[in-house]
Amino acid sequence: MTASPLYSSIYAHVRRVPAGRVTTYGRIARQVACTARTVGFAMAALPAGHDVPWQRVINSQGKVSPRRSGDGDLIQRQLLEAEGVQFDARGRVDLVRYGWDPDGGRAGRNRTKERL
DNA sequence: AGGTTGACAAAGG
DNA sequence: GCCTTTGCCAACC
Repeated sequence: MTASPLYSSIYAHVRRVPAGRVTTYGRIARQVACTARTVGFAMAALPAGHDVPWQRVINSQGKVSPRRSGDGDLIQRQLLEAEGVQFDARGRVDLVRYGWDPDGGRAGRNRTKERL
């Protein structure tokens, strides 16, 4: 185990993201009191056998980041679509619609009707 | 011990 | 709306 508490916190927050919803690195970074880069790094450092939906984590632009190795970005899009997340013509996700707010849980006003 | 890279974000042009 | 620069923090060489 020996996993840094920081990483554990990041993973914990990502796990809190419900299916069909997406969040941004900056938002998680804000929750764990860290920078967005650290969050991205934590995702890249995901160990095998993790139950963390890293695919639900995208950048503030509402788009998946073109990572350097592998075609994970394509996988991410496929997984999100499988969860019910729709992408824009340019491959962009509507954060206002699918964006998961850590504080939005209390006031459902901003929470767009989950049903399309 | 120091420099570079990286699944980012915010601000400026 | 897109591209460039700066700041950030952690891992890798």
